Amino acid sequence: MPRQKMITPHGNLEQAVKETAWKQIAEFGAAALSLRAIARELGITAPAIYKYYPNRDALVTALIVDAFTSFGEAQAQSIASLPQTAHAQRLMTLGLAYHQWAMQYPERYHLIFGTPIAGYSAPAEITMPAAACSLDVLVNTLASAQTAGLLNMGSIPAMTAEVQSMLQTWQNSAAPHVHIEVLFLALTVWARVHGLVSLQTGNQFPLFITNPGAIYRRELERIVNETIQLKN
Amino acid sequence: MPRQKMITPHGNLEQAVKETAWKQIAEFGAAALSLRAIARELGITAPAIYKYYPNRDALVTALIVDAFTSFGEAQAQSIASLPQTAHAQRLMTLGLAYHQWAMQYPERYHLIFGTPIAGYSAPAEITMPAAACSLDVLVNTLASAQTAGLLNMGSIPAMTAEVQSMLQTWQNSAAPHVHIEVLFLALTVWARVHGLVSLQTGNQFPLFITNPGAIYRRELERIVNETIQLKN
DNA sequence: TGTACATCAGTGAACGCGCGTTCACTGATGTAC
DNA sequence: TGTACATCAGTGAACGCGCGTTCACTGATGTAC
Repeated sequence: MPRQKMITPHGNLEQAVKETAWKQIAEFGAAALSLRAIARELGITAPAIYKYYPNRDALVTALIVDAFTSFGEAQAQSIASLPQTAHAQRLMTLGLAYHQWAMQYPERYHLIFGTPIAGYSAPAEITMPAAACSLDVLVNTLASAQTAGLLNMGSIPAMTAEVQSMLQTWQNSAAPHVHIEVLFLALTVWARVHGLVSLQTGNQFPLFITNPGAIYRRELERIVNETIQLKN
Repeated sequence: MPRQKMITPHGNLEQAVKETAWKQIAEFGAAALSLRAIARELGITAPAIYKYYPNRDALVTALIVDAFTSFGEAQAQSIASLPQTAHAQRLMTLGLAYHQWAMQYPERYHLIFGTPIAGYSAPAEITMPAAACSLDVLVNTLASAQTAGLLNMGSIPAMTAEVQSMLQTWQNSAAPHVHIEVLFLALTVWARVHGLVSLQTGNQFPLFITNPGAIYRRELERIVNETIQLKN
């Protein structure tokens, strides 16, 4: 009985492997990702995958890079058509896009922002630029609000020397024209949003919270209101 | 060559298995937890574990319950000796204890609040009460501030009917005397704190943030200031 | 104090399984002449 | 238009491994008389 040919020939296999990998990560988790299982589902033999990825970890790394790219693009696109001066709207839209991307691709979200896969450590020189990039859109949005004098920095507590120096390092190496208060706000806005989203994707809310998305929207409004001042 | 006896006899094995399991989860992740590996490290044979746990998942469930208990106790104890009326101090202390517990037991933190283990789903009737309980201390702290008229609820956006009804369900079944605004605040304070903590335990901050704990402390101050009003 | 016996924690062999990775190979494709 | 040849994507067998779980068992312990 000849093996049925299930894949389109020639090179599309590299893409097909990644797509199947995502499917399996969604079902069994990234730690259980198996080249043999991917090959089985694609109707090829496992060694064929080695023509495209030297080993299992290389595939995981490729998936992580793709996830960061997809995330960054979703962030940038969400506000692309909004006027530069609609600061509150831009922040709100970014936050909604963050949530929506995570809901649409929970496996991708978990892979880049969830519990790290033990026994695998992503090569920092590959993932770190992607990670830093993904915060850029948020930083820029807050920075332009600050330039317009509409960023509410009153609630930021006095920073210790240590915090200041960390933020300055960041400022020097990635965002020379952005005030460190803006960087602090970006970090905390990100963390606040991430907290709710990761509780939701992980199903860790109390049972009664049947629609975490609705809670998210309220909290996002609160964050935007606390962060961006109304125009006067 | 006789096998060396490495464990204390009689019943302590149940505890020893859990301790070794935590060690291995820290190193290899919960998804890779292996009864054979635990047995190997303890100097016993794998089937011996079946005298205490009917299968692998039962062990994981026991670990999760333990983690929730440890977490809940750490929360309760942290504020046990503080005066009931020191609302801001109590919230601050709770937040610091949350962070400290997560740093001390990152594996436990990941197991109960991290990315769920794919292929394993905890029996809800066991973990859900524990999970709900673990929020209780926070809810009570905020509720007593609210009773004293010191909870800042001004920043809470108007709630949609849907959000109100979810919170009312929660209120009815678990916290009958607590206003739903307090429940909303508890949820969001938890999520904000969780966001920073999970980014830190997952090493997901930008490289420049060499001491995420310092950022956490600033942000926690900000949360407390926004949540609890100063006495007048 | 001494013996027979029940208990039961832990053993060791075995089961069937899936895994990552290697290696020599095949056979379709496309090019050079 | 036809033939010889190189390329290289994918094959299939094999490696050594660790896993969860089962089962009949052993041998130390403690109790009953």
